[in-house]
Amino acid sequence: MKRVLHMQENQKSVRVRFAPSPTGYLHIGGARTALFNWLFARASGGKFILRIEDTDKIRSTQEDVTRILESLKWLGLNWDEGPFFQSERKGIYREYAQKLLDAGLAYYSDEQRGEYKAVIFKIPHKKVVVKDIVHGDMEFDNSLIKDLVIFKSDGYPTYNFACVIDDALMGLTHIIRGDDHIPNTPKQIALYEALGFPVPCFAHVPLILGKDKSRLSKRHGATSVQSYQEDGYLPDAMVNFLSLLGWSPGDNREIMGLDELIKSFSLDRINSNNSVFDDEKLRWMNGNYIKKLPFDEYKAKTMPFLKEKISNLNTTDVDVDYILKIMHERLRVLKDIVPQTDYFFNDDFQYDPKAVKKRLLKPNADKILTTLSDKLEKLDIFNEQTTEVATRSILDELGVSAGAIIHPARVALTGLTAGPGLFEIMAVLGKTKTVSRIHRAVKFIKSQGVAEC
RNA sequence: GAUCCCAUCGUCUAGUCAGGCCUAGGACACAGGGUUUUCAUCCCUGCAACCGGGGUUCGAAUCCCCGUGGGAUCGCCA
Repeated sequence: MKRVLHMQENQKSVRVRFAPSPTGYLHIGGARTALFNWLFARASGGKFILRIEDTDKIRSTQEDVTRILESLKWLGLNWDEGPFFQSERKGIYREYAQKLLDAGLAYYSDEQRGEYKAVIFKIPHKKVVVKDIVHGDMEFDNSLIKDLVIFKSDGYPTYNFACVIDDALMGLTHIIRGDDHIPNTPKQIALYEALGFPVPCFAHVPLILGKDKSRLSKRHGATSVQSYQEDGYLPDAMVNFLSLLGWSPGDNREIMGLDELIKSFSLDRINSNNSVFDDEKLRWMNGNYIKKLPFDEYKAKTMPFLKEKISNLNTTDVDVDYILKIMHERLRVLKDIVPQTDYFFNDDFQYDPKAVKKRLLKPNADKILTTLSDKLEKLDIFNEQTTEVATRSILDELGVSAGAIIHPARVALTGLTAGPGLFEIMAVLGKTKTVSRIHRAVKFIKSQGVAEC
């Protein structure tokens, strides 16, 4: 009863659409809806159409149109037809409204709020069944709802009316949209019937919720696709993650590229319960995709984040490629490159208080570091290998473990307890900076007084 | 309030439509262990769920009903 019913109209080739209103950015929920439509079109060899619902002439802006298109392109969701603008199709809607008026199925409003009198559609008082691919049959009683304004006093059609006219005229076979449109659907079906249009198949996908389980909104922080792009999320990771919100391939696959998603996607595997947007998992997935990026591509995507840092340098002797290389597998979000490599570009970094306590204020830490810097200073060739050999050579000398040297040395060089390999760090910094930073740390330790045990 | 939707680990989910293969599988997160100079990666282990109550049935996470909980929508916004 529930699924299955959508197969019958597969003789028609699939036509679906994404129809955002340009009153803001493309948000995560919209992106997921667009993705499902796109995936379904690609999986079935159908067409994906883009329509801009700009009938709110006050809130719609050209900038938002541009931003939305940019986000869709960034995600790789290319469209086959459009974008069509509803604001350019007023004549069409008016024509159909007139038909309803002529047929006595609609009437003019008594009151006049603007330039024109609103046109109102008489909702037939009867029960309507919405056949939905993800929810099954849903029954509504249209005698419980008020008549529907289809043309506003400003001369623009309302959402439900323009939507139905366009969906019908554009020959859409499946309407895949958010759950929040369920209450609109019985009204729209009444319109389809009044206008003699065939009713398309519906697939209402569950909503994406925030941590507090309410509908995802600005309250939950950054929710625009653009902001994720700016933070250094990869489009493939984003798409992959979004595809798994409300849908799954049925086996245990998680990491799936576009082609694999297209091959696996089907509407009847969309589940009917809402899902919470989990940034942690997105970060994990993004890190996964970053790691798989070839170095050149990774570099090209990461450099913009480093640009500012680099332009502030008075010397250009920092091996940026090497820094990128040693950070490659540690990043989950490209933006993280900035805070995590600050010490490479900045000599006056602060010591993390916890690192100081744990690694610097230990008995003999100053002596160990002094011995180390003396040793390093004598090196003629200063690279990853030579610094490691030199460092290890003093282990026996001092009778300490490798950790006893390496840990405080890392804090001395970076101020942090975690990061790339110590000798990689030394190699990037070079002899002069390495030695002077160790001296700085020794001085710091002495100024603090050595902690007891 | 009215209408509708939904209900499996903290989160995303598999299993639900065609009831037994489920002592409920995977992933993120978390905890522990191994590898590593640290962190991360990688590997291993662990923790952790069928909202409650009634039915139907030889048998229910799966079907039905009632509760409860959550969500969405009730605009001349889309």
